[in-house]
Amino acid sequence: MSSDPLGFAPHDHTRCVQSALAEVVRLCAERGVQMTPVRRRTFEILLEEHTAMGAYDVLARLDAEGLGSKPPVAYRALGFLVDQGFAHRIERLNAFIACAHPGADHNPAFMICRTCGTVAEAAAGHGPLGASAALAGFQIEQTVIEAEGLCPLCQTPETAP
Amino acid sequence: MSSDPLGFAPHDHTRCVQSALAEVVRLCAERGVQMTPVRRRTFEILLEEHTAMGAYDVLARLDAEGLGSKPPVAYRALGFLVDQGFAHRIERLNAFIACAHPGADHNPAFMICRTCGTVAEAAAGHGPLGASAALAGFQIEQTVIEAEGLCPLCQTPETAP
DNA sequence: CGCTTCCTGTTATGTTATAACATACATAGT
DNA sequence: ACTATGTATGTTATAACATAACAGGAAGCG
Ligand SMILES: [Zn+2]
Ligand SMILES: [Zn+2]
Ligand SMILES: [Zn+2]
Ligand SMILES: [Zn+2]
Repeated sequence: MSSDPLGFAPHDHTRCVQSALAEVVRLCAERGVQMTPVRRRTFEILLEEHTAMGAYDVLARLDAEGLGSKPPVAYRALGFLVDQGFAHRIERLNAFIACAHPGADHNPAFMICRTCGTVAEAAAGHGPLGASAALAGFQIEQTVIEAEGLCPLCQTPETAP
Repeated sequence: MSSDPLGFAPHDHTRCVQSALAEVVRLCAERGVQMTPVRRRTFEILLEEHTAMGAYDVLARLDAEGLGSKPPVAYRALGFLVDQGFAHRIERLNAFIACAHPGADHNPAFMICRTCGTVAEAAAGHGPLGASAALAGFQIEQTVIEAEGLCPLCQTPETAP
């Protein structure tokens, strides 16, 4: 399990963006689904920062670029990205974030900084529920795991944004 | 950790309701907070079924009983219950559920049946994020753990509701 | 009584999400 | 060429969820 909690800690973000984009383009071809302009731009917008964006924030960006102005446009593009595993919905925030490892088989877990809004994705199994679920006879299909707290930078007041 | 995934499997629900109610009344007295009619009735409504209810569903019930008709009434009562640990918010459903173990020190995890809507509460630590978080230097304050799937009854088509 | 605190009532609005229908465009079969 | 089909987009309208802000009432206390 390549646990790579990207997001906190600096990194070459230009590369980070380029590789993610290249990977999803490749996956779309492989899967026979279309990476259309709206979908591509939506993904790029999500990739800009390692923070989650609300659908309406994404929509505002798309609108400014003439790619659509009505809610369904954004929700459809985001839905596509989520369905393909290229983005994730953060339930706690009612928002969306680009996947850190598109294509990789994953059941993601997230760490959300309540101060700076940075969201890091980590690998997770089905969490601590496996045992309880087995005991109760519950068949898990999907698990939401989202931790809220303080990222390394925001723990020290001096370096906090 | 008294893992008691109540909710699935039949039980004496009348007792289940009575003990929860008695416990929260006791806790309110102990903490010096008020269990007012609106709050009490809201809690009772949540207790009726082991499913999550939307704020507006709760409000409709309160309204029918003359206890309040405007959203803030329901949101305030639900907010009180959540703050006191008497109820939980299910992020995935934008809904609320009565706590299975009011007063107990807990970081709850939930199993949500996508067919019948039953929600069971189980005990959880901070989930599988502990390791990743420690590694990344992230300080967890609160964790959302919600599994969606099929409850025991809904796995066998014959017995499903 | 005057004051504070907590709870409730109400108005208005903000935010997030989807149903439903119409249009465009490509590709495949006839 | 022409029609059918599938997929994506455009648009309207509305549903569903949530809170800001202010007004009033009841309880406790100097
Ligand atoms: Zn990056
Ligand atoms: Zn931070
Ligand atoms: Zn019960
Ligand atoms: Zn079920």
